[in-house]
Amino acid sequence: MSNKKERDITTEQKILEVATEVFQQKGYAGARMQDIADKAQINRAMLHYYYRNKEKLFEGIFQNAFQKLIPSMNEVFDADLPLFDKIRQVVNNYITLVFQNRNLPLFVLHELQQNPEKFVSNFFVHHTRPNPAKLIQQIQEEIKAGNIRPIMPQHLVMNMMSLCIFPFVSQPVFQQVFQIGDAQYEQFLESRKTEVAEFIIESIKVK
Amino acid sequence: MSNKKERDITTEQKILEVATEVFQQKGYAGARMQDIADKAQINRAMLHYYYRNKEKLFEGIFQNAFQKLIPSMNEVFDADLPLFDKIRQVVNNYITLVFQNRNLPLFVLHELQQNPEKFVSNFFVHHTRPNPAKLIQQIQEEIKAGNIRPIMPQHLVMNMMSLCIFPFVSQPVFQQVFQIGDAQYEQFLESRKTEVAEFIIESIKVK
DNA sequence: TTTATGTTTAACTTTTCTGTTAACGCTGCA
DNA sequence: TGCAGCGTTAACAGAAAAGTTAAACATAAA
Repeated sequence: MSNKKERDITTEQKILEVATEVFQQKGYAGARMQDIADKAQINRAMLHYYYRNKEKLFEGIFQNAFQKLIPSMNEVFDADLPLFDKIRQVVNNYITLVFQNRNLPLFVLHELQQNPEKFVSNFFVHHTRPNPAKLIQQIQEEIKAGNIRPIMPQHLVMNMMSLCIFPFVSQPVFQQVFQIGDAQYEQFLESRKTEVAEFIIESIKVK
Repeated sequence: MSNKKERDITTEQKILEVATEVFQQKGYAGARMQDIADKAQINRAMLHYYYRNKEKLFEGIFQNAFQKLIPSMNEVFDADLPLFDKIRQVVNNYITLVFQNRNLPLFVLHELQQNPEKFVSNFFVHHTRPNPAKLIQQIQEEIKAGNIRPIMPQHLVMNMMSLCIFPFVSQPVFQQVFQIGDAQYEQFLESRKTEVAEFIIESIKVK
């Protein structure tokens, strides 16, 4: 019994693990059940045994992937810190997160484009809707207090996210443009953990 | 004869037009030849008549799409303008370009992730490799002259691109986050044509 | 009018991928 | 010992997509 359960869990989790990798790499349409089975070293029928069909399997993975990105966004928004510190922390956290989940952003963005509705249902079900209200208010207060120059909070939030995420999704392009190898690009990304925050702060601070 | 040729061109171009749309929307794996044929209002066999097979059809479209993005990048790099003006112009041009080719960036990024080699061959064949050398030099000179604060040129270039492109690829996410509709988001993007440039300049200028 | 050539169509073939089923086997328990 | 139940497998069925072919069609030139 315990042996069985152990194996169950191992197989089931192994599938999820591998499927996550494959779906994130190839996207829903490009992923092959056979490929997932091969990489998990199991019979293809097992995929259907544990997860009824491709769509169900995908569903779980997408939800999961998506949920990984939201809480970190809310960290950004809700943290109880002075604005500049918050920016530094958020940027650092977010870049670190994406470091560990390389093709998560592109995966989510690509699937979302095809199927923006997935969003709404996902959001409303899990109640983890990103809520930038607090951050936006904080920005407005800092502007009013004259600590930063006037700027639409939405632009600031968008800029923050853009500067964090885009360098990951555009890696192949920029490695070519800058003519640098994998290791160097890693370093480049690493250096952005501090660079991006400073770039933003320099832009908005009143000197 | 002239009638034939006219029709040839019409059909052939119609295919290319429609296929571009479908491929950019769905990606290679998600695109269906039948779907392309339907939208072009032709028999599916015609696709094979004009473009041997799916891969060949895709190839042409990808090259084309890709080529659309490179010249504009080089405009950024090579223009003979003072740095700040260059930034303003580049940002404006690039955002305008993406405006007219909404799903081009996500398409290219997604396909490139699966197949980074497509790049190299593409680049070397067409000799239109993006070359940021001039811009990088210009940035270094401005730093030396004390007109802007010290910053790695690669970061600056990356930031520029990120701020221009990411808001387009992440549209579904941010419409939800900011709770705004299509029309308003359009306006938001529109306003970034100037906003982004000022954001960058504010960050690097010495006050 | 006939013929040659390029275009278009419908029907068919092949391949690829997903989903199902029935049988086998292991393991724990009566 | 045998049986109950889950896990596993191979083989199969079905659907969907890509690709092919042969004949019909249109048009321009002879």
